[in-house]
Amino acid sequence: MNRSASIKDVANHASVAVGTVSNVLNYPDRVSQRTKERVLRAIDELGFVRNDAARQLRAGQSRTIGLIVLDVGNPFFTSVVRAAEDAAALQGSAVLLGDSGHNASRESNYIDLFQEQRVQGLLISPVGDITDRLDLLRERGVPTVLVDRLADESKYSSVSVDDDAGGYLAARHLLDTGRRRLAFVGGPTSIRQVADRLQGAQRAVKEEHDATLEVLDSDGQTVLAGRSVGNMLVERGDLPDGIFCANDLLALGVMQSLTMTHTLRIPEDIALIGYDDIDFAVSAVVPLSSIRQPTEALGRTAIELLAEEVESENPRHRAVVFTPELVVRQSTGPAKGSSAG
Amino acid sequence: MNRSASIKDVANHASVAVGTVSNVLNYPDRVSQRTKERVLRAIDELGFVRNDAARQLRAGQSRTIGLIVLDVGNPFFTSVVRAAEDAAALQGSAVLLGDSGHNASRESNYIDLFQEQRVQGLLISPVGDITDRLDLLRERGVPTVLVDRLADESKYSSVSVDDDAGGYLAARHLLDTGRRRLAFVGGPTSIRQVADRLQGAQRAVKEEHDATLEVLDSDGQTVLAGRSVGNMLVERGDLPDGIFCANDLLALGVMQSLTMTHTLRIPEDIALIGYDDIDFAVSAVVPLSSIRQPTEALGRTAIELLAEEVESENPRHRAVVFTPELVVRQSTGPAKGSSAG
DNA sequence: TCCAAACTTTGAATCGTTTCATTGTTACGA
DNA sequence: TCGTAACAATGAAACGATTCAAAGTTTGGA
Repeated sequence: MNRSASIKDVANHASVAVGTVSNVLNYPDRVSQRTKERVLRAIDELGFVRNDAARQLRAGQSRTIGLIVLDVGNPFFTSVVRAAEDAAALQGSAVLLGDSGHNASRESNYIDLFQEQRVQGLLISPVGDITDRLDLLRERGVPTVLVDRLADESKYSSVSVDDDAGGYLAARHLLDTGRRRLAFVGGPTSIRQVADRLQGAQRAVKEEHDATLEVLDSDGQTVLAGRSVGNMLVERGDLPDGIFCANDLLALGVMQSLTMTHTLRIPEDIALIGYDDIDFAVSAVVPLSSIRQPTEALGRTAIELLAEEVESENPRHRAVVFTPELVVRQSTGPAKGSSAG
Repeated sequence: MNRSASIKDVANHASVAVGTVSNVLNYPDRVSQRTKERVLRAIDELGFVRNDAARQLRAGQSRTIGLIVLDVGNPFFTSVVRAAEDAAALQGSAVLLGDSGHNASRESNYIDLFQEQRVQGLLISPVGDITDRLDLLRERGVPTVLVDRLADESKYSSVSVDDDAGGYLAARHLLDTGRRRLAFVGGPTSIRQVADRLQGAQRAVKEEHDATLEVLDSDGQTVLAGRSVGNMLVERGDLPDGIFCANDLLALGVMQSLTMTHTLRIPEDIALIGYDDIDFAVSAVVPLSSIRQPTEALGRTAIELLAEEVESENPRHRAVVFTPELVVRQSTGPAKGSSAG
């Protein structure tokens, strides 16, 4: 079994022309029942498997779509990837997945690889500002859709989530359940996502004349960073009655430090809400309210937008922005003072 | 820019033969400096990108390796994947990643796809028993290495982790730190990993005449399942002094329920150890001791074993088994009664 | 029985790259 | 000046699938 069987081998074995074998595979209706059976038997006996390289060479285009994400380990992206794969499968394409790991050179390698593979198009959640590189791709006829980033609609399509709206939702929910002294916990506001969520929260707070929002900087976006902020709050006293964390990990850290005091209670004394709705949110000591991002819709829509670009010669680009969703759990239940209904 | 530039276009533009352009790309030493510069300029001006399909067609083999995992979202596999990608990059190959999501038909689709792509070989963490399918692949000349599963060495190479040894390590550590009434918490022992870990723990306990091991069945491998078991223990009383959970999620659940009593302390009253060393282990309320699996070595070795199979005509298969590693954190610190040194 | 239409089958041309035998060029010692 | 070795460049053939115009076969109505 040195070299795998080709369509020619199948043709010889079934005593037909190569074109007929090809027709059996691609246009079975054009072939008579008798011939079809003979060819299929030959395929089976030789263990023939189509050579995609030859197929693609002839076709001039592959049936694959490149997808480059920042971190496959991140549940947000895992979910986007899965939705994209499913949507692509529906239209008969396969997804080649690349994990840049926030690393520009890995990202660049994947772009090169995918370009050599002549992918139909590229979905990318870029590491930094790579508009130059993307412009080049566009010139070369590789349609690109930005994922989790808002794009200039004149040049690219994109799918993203409205973080400002998410921040608003979270803060509005704390206000609606009677909290007035709010705090926002988040890493450096140089991160766009963090800044937007904060901005949305501030917008909600401004709607209430008697509400305040304190901003607490965290050192990163981890459980430990959240715990530090929580410890700091407990030590200094003068506690807020509602805390909005820029992600769930931070919220879980804050939760740990507050509950460790054994005197503060969530949600009675302090309400807590996170962002992302990770798997752990539901199984925290006090199940954590959170903001869920529509990851499935992101992945699916990205594929659909790409399909539009592939099909039309001169497509109108679209920037689709999704609105996140509030998930209420125990951590933002009724406050101490509120009536039990 | 209808169709991207081919090597022929480059040759015309630089006024050389196509073979020369190919040489510039593949054997730069064979080409004179002057010509090389001219060709490179042409490549740049036309934005030429190699067509990998044509390359592959001619070469008869691709430079890609297929990797199919059960769940990319699982940190264990994420880490294996990353290590495999890096190891593959070192030898000039790229990894095509497929996520079967524990679904046999998705798995099968990926095998088909990778076969059509003529991957050099396949790394797979199979959903069920697919020896038939793999035997076929072997006949067709697609070398395969099993990942996270012990293989029949006469037929396949494999990389896996010794779960029995891991279970032994965990229980031995509890015994070494003075615990004697141990409990094992784990899902159905029909899962091979769970059964092996339990078996290893039992082996350790048998080494001590005065130690006992109680087996507590959990309903799944989640935080909530762990919490149920913990609650059950607290209610019934008669607590063990050391608990070994079949994975970290279970351990975190047990930890939640025990610490919620506000009277039991970890590790003073009960020591707790998990398995997998997930990111959350270190940031639990009480940092969790655990058993770490050598995921990087798994991924790297899988690629190396595959390379052996690809290179030699008639390779000897090898089943490489790694031993996991004990990670001691606060949750198995000194017991209440023990001297402080 | 004949003819046209409908249906099948054929096989050469094509895609873009690499390979390699062949041809062309240069350098240098005799 | 000539011959030869070393070096450069050439371009046809090959990889395996698809396409499509052309040739071959069947069907059924007149």
